[in-house]
Amino acid sequence: MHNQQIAEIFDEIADMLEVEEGEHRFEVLAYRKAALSLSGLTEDVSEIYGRLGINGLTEIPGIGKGLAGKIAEFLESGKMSKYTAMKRKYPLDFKNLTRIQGMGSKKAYRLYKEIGIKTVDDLKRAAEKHMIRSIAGFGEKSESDILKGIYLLQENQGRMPLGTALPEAQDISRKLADSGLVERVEIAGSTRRMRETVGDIDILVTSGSPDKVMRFVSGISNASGIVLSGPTKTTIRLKIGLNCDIRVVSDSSFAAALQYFTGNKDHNVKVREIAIKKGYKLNEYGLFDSRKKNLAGKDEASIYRKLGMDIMPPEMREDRGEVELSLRHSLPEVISLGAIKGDMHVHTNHSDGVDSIADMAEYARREGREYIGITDHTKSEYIAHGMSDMQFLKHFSEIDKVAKSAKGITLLKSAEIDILKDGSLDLKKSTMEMMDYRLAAVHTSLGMARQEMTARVVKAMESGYVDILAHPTGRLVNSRKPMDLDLERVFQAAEDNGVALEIDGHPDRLDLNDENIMKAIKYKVMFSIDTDAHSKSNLSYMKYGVSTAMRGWLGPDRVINALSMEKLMKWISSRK
DNA sequence: GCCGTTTTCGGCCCGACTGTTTTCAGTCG
Repeated sequence: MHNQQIAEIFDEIADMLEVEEGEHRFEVLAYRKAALSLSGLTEDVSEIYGRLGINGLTEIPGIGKGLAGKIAEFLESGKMSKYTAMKRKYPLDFKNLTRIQGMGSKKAYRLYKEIGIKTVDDLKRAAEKHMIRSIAGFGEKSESDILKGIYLLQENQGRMPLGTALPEAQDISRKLADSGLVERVEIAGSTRRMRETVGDIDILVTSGSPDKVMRFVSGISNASGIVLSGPTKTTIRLKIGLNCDIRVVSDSSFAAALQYFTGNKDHNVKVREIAIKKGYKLNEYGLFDSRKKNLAGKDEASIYRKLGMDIMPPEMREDRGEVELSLRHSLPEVISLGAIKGDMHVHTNHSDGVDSIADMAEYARREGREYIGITDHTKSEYIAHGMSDMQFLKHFSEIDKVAKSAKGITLLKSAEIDILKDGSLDLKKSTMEMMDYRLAAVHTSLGMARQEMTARVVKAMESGYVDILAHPTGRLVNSRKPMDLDLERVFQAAEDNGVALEIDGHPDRLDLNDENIMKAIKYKVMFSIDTDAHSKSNLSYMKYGVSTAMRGWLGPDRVINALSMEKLMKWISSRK
């Protein structure tokens, strides 16, 4: 991928322009915007350039003639002359230096000019030797902040999985609500957008006594320290290793603040530009007309409405085209948690789950499910106590027994069948034919080469014994890369063989992820949004799966477990 | 350097907080 590489170069050019003599303010902005745009691109620029040339590049938002030329130069020669030239004048590691909290390009450059600091290591040594405090504009505090920032960076690379961040955010929200100090509490930011990882938690509250709220959160048990604290905003360091911003806003500003702190940066910039065109000003305090009257109502919808837009769920506010569609009133309908009727991927204590079939059924019913499929592991997964064909026979009669006494929920017989190395399935056909449907997945030899791995998965899908392909890429959020698969071929095979693709809602998996869902949607395939629950409490993971589907703009008509039991059975039998 | 249903020139999001200051530049989201 060249996108990230070029994005980083553009970002560094922006850093260098920022410290240049004279004002390059808007040029800086243009480079930053272009960098962001490139890193968010799903297709590699070299493919775009190869297919459409320079004109193709200028189609990318934020890329005009000038930057398109620079990208082309880099793709052709591996170099970018402007960057090389500037780098000679500014031979410091802006990229890593500016990752330190509180360190921007200007401070970094001053430190370079004054005492020759080029890298994070240089900076660390200088700070430890107390060489920073004597430089004009810096003091003891900034010196210790720099060290703190470096330690923080080294101990906590990257972002926190949503599965950790969301429960923490909900816990803090609950404590705020119970404190009696606030009227409204809402989680905002990437947590509200349900991004798979979260950089920091944002919480908004309204309160008659902001100072008390600030004191309350400073002493909250989740915190390990206070990063900053003002009259309306406090940032605490959480013990789980994440920062959390708590902001107090007035009731009349709440809707605007929620809108402002929910959308990603690009989404917000676009929405504010629309406001400007209409002669309004949109900020976190409201939507103001030329006479400074606040037009924002009680909720976010009123703001979007005033701008001539339809509101979209937070999950979609990523500037992936939703702003334009919203203006044309043609946003697609996306799946919602309320539309989910069943759960096709559930484990019990018959393999590696911890709860009984009966307990899982009862809790699924409480979660609002009308049916669940019991999908315990097959024999190759011996660590997960996978069952043999023989054991499955007994297992099925056990399911039937529980199904008879279970009230308000239907139980389906299935299994999470291992796709073996050669693409064959881990159970006899006669066993698989006893099931209501079949879910299959790769669990072993994840390092296989692309061609082999693709052939393996496609062969399984062509067997006629796979209804759902579970966690198709095998990735684990923040800990395991996806398998090397030709996904386009897998999606095509899913279309050709009528196999549904799973959106595994387990927060460690979220597989398919939002971007892959967007790609898969282009094929005539169905999806199954599941929890992959291994315990009763895991059955609530459906919200993660649904939000991931929403982020991928998946419609309810493409989701098999949004079908009624009757229609689901029809779908299964239609593909036999 | 980008961009366009009021523009091909003249705009470009904007406010909170901090440290080191004697009124503000830098950073962040």
